[in-house]
Amino acid sequence: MEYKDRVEAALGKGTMRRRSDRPQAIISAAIRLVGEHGFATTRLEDVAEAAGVSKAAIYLYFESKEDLFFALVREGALPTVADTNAAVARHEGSLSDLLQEIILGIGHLMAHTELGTIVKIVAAEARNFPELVTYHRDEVVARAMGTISSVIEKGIASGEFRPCDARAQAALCIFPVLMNGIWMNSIGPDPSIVDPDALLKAHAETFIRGIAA
Amino acid sequence: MEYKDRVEAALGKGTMRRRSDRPQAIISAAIRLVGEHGFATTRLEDVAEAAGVSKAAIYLYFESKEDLFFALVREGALPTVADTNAAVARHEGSLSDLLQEIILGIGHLMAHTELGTIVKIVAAEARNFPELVTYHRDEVVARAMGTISSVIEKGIASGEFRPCDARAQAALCIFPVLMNGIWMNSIGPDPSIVDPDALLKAHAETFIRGIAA
DNA sequence: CGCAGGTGACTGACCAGTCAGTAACATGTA
DNA sequence: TACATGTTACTGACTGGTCAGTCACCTGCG
Repeated sequence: MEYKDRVEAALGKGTMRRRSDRPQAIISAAIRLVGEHGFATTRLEDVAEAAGVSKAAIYLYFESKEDLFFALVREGALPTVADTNAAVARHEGSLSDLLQEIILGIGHLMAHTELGTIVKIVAAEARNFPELVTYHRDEVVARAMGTISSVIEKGIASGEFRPCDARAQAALCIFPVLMNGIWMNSIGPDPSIVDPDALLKAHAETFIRGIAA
Repeated sequence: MEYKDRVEAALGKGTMRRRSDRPQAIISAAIRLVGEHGFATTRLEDVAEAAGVSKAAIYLYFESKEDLFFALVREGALPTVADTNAAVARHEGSLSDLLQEIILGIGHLMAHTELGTIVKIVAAEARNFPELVTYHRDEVVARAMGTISSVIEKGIASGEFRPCDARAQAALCIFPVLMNGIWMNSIGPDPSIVDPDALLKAHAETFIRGIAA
């Protein structure tokens, strides 16, 4: 792609940043539509319309439908991981409080923002795009699990938590949060079955009791 | 469909059952392929090949791709719900043991059988097939949650569990199990991140500690 | 002018669904 | 037994609609 190459030469390789906010508008529209319908069923023409451009314009910013898809998954999750790491780094106080903060914080993003949509998309499309799995496993999941399990290990060492498999417990800490996000993006908000926010609170309490010394 | 009408007249309306096991072979192949690639991306020709028939033969047993899809989701989950209800009904002993039995039992099916695939499929395709959501919410989820929350309520009443929101706890009991199933069917078995069986054991222990009185 | 930043109309591939045909087996009948 | 007639279960080849990706052309601005 000539245009892309020229811009990359001017602004640096890697994440393309344009002066216009077109790419971001396209990605946002794509996250919403792909989250609803899946990758294959989402028509580029609909993405274009939702972003207020023509289909051909998408090809000014992305090489292909697949390329847009990767961009969407990449941009959708990284900020959250970074934010969580930062929150852990600056936290002071009991580790139980920190865990609760993590659960409610990530949980809220999962249930009510694009992040839950991304998780659903990755789960749904994983087998079709193996690179996606590798990327997410290494860049998102491994990091998040590492952060949480280090918190749990610290708590075990300090006697705040009972001795247990910190990695397994880290997974158990985020699995309900992830499932809640998937639920909200599939079955949808349906308080008659589960109220997402009440569930997160209950999870924090039960989980922390469950690993308490 | 003349032939279909005649068979339905003879064997009853609804789920068509033939003497041959073709429909089941087609459904099994479809569960595997749709679980891997999603509904839209799965080619009926590939399902046919995997089932050892021609594409046209599928139309002898199912009205359309969508019809096959519904059959697959319906047949895939119901037996498990029934089995779980039966296990609960015949259980004697502590409710903690019963919960552990439920977690490990359903958990094993989720992680290692078609059931996990079905859950993944429903989550992924929910927005495209609203009838699917209604069906699953009412026939599968509501029942399973009802069963589990009745166990928890009984435990609260008997003093075995602490007072808490039984419905939310029921959701927390199965969410990690569901997520584990989705994980195994997307990111795949990867013990370096989570060992599915160890996770289930850890979940049973932590969850039961978490709601213990 | 020259060019960044578009667009609308087109095309080729792909695939659900159809249809005419067929092989294997059952049934009648002499 | 032999041969016609009918039925069941299935197939290969086709079609029509859909959509990712392309391309010739436009347009406002420095």
